[in-house]
Amino acid sequence: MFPQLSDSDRISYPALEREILEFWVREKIFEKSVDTRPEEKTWTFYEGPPTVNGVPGIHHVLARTLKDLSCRYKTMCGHRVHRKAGWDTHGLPVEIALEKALGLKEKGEIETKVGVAEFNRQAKEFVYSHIDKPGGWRELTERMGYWVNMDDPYITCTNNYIESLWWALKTMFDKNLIYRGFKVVPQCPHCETPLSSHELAQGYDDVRDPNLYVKVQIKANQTTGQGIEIPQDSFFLVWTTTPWTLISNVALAVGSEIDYLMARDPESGTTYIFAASRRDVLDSDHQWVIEAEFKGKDIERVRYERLFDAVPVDKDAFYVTLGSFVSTGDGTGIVHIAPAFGQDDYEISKVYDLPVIQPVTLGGRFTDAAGKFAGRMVKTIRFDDREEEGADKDIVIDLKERGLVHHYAKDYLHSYPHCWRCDNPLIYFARDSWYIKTTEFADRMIAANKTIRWQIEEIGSGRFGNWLEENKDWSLSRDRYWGTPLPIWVNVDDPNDMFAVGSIEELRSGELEVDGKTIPVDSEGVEIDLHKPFVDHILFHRDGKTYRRTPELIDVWFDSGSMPFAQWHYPFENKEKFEKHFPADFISEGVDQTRGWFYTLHAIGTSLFDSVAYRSVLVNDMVLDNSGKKMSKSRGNVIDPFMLLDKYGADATRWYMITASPPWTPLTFKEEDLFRVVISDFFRALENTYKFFTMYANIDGFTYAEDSVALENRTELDRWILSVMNTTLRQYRTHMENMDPTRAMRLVQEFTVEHLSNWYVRRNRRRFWKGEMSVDKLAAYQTLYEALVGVAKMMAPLAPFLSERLYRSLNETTKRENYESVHLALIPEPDQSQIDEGLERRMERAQRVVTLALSLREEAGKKVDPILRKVRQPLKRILIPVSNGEEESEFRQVEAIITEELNVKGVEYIGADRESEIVKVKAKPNFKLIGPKFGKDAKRVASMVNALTSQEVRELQDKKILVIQSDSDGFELHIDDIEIIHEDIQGWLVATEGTITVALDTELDEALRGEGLAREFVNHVQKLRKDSGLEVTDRIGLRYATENEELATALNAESSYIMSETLAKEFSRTESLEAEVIEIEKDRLFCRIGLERMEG
RNA sequence: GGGCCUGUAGCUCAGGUGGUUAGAGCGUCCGCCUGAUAAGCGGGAGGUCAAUGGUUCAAGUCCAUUCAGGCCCA
Repeated sequence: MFPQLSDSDRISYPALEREILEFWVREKIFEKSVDTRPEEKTWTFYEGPPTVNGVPGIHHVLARTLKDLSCRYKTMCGHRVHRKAGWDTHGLPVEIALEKALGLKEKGEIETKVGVAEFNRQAKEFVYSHIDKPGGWRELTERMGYWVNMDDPYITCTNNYIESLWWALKTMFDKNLIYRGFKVVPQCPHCETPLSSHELAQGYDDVRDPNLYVKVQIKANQTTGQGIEIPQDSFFLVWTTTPWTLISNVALAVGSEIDYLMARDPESGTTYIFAASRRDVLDSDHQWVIEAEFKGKDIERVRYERLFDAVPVDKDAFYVTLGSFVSTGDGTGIVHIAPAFGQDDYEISKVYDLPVIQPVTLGGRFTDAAGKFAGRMVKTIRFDDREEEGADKDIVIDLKERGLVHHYAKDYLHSYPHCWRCDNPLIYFARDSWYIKTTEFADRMIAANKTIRWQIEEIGSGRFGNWLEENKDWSLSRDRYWGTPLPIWVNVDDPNDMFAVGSIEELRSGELEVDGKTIPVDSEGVEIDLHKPFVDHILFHRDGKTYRRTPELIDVWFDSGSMPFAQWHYPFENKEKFEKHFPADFISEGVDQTRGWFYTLHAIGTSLFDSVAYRSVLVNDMVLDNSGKKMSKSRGNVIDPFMLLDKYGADATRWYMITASPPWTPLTFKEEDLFRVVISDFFRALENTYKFFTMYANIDGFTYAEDSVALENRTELDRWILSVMNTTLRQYRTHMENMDPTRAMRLVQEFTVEHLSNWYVRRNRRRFWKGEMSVDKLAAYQTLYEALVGVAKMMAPLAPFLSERLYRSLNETTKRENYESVHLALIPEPDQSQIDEGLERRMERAQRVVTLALSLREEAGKKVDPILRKVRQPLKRILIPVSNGEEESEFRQVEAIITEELNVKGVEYIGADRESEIVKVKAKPNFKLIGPKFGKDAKRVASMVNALTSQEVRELQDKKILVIQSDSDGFELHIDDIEIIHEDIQGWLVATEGTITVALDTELDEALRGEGLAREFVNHVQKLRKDSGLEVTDRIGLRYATENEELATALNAESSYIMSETLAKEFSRTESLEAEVIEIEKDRLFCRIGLERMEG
């Protein structure tokens, strides 16, 4: 007996999935799916570790589905796929979440209120509890069916993991790839730490910033390089969006070859200097009086009056410099220079030996040196408990009061970098920090990237490729607490004397400060913890010099980028394991990781191992809400993944997310579609097909115990569905290997719904319910069984639960395969011997004939007689014109299918010989041939072909060649240059699609009418049977009463048909009957029907 | 300002190498079928394939420009 998929009538997918989950755990199916695959067929996957703060979202389901289906697919192809889970536990996200939990307002309070040791202890506790908490990562991962080993994960904050990182850092340090430099870096004033460029990439946001044109007064009585005198009361017009940097201004910059104007505003009498090309943009209604024109280089070193003089300077400053970065895209072509707050600014300060003044703290606050603005935040920053307004506005007011503002509005709309964790605007800030010299091996990264298979390619060559081309050194250090400490110890007396520590063993040779004393690290009772503050208390004495650790941590992205080796504690352990699993065959993450994990893996892999870290990568885009908007907490349009899993189940959610749109395009998430397209279409069709199969298989006791019926002994339809299945399987495998699961799974769905359920099963129903077991029936069962198993396997990677239930329900009864789970089974290679393209083509044509004929019935119902519309009414025949015997025989092979589906008695074929009598033929140009052959004349030839008479077409058919004449010239047509279509059949209803034409005989005779009535009668009996609660196998006695002799005659004539259809052992007419009156034909023929169950 | 992606029916999406009636599903209206039945099938309505220009005998498809949306960068 085949079991039902579910105990209840309708399957509850979430309940089914919980049962399957239990089964997997109980029978250790995941473990077996790895262990039963041979070691030498290892296929390596790397899990990108999610940061374990906050709650997982719907996009995580998408990303994890892609990983899971890829791994499951490879497993089902016989590969051994280790899947080690990983958790990213360090860094800002965790610190910020913890700060919030502890009620800390700003960074400094971590030290003053909690203490670093306690803070880090709690951070560790926090991440561990987050993994396992309800609604957390572990629950999501398990519930959605993502198979990854969470019992032995890599966790980035363990000593082992960090030790591997230290090894990597030391290796790089010893290769001179790590250095300390004074550079301008993006700094978050709120988190008080610099960010790397790939972190920067996470947080661009459109904002309105100040749009300030400030007047900078020129020192009196100077002349330009051209000898032009600059009058008093002249101003440089300078544009900026960051007024707060004006306090730190030390110079202006112009473009050497840019044209500038000195122009007087007749209204105010003031003279301005600005770029000539910006004139209209600046002030379009002004009638400027141009006093002079010159190049930027002509005004180099022209001096100006300082705007703010609070901060003292120690070098010559406040003059015009030349900068290649100056553009006239916006602004005035004159750029103000504050070396501490811009990359270009800093560079130019070195060229001109300008002072660098920095009256701003790392927390983005003006220092006392800033005079009246001391203590103010430079930009508006949101803290947990308050918002502090930036100084911009007051600086502008100050300038305005001094008459130095030409124009101001806060309306400059641009995208500006924000902190990816706290959302506050970043500032650029010159400071000391540590770098990895990635630029030194950028060319190797570029070369290696060309060997990576990117899905889609454009990400690899475009976004990622460009990023590598423009590579900048990796800003490595962070001024935070919870993270991997930078293992560099610096001579306390000489900042340039330093070394890196690369292992715990090496650390043990140091000394630990405890209560003002120092003891060897290797002492009894010392517990090594590779975090702050422990490592900060370790000193090294070497050659009489004392070394102390530089206080910074490293970028958390270095943690995850090192997972290929750090997950194995390489090189301290597991050397072989690492080597076997490096590089990865496959990774998959969101497109936002392009400059995140994809990059750090690649950079670290290239620098340490001179190798790619992954051979292929499948990228997914984001998930949008049902109106196409980005989901965000602030918009309140996020979808809770657990809600979906509870409501629809994991399979449906997974199936929807992958088949709705390719993963690398944004997914517009429509819950409604999830239900309609997946649950009520695909899953329902599959469920019904299985239900249908088991219903009859169980009646007939089919368990696939018999030998397989040879292919040649199966029917046309059997061979057809097997052929289509194998064709589907072939395409499926191609798409899956190409990392295109969307196409692959859409094919599986189409096969199931269209071909298997809607055609194969529907056309075959009678074979299953009619008669005793026979070879034909056996073939039907076997074929349907095989198709269902095929579907279960193909869908298994994406819908692991339903496929499991389906496969087990089938296989547990037949025991044809020795697998207890579909995920331990193998997806077969397509069986070429079962693929018959001719057969698939024939069936397609049969389906088109059917469609055409049904549309003709519709038409006949309107035009001739409504009865013709009813398929229950048999019709005499259809006509199909054919061009040759081969075509005719193709139709003949599927004739039974056509006649049954249409309920017509026969098909007549009209060959070329008989055609002329009743069919008009027309020719349609075949442009694919005519185009190249006739070139410019193609259009004329085409219209001549369209105009060919029936006669001419026949001539062409006979002779294969025809010369057609136009006024001026003739063209030789070959038979292949045209397609023949049959246009019309006298006295028949005709429909044509492409080259197929069907005509319908609408004449009805007595016999046909009688048959129609009998079928109508049978239909009513079946309804009664069902309403009376009879089993499909029950025998009945059947009586009817009617006053219509026409009906009685018909029923009498068809009695044997009626009896066999309704399983009636007796069938008779009676005078009267206690039963409802049934209308057999509208308003005309009525009867009463009585039936009772009969034994045996 | 630069790079990449997207724009096809009311909605979600298909449409190798250019070939003349542009498709599917859902929704909607009409009908059919029914021993898979809280299923199934057919038909109708619904499209200037974002716009403009070009290449070509022929453009949804190739090229250029523009517009709109998205992502990424400066």
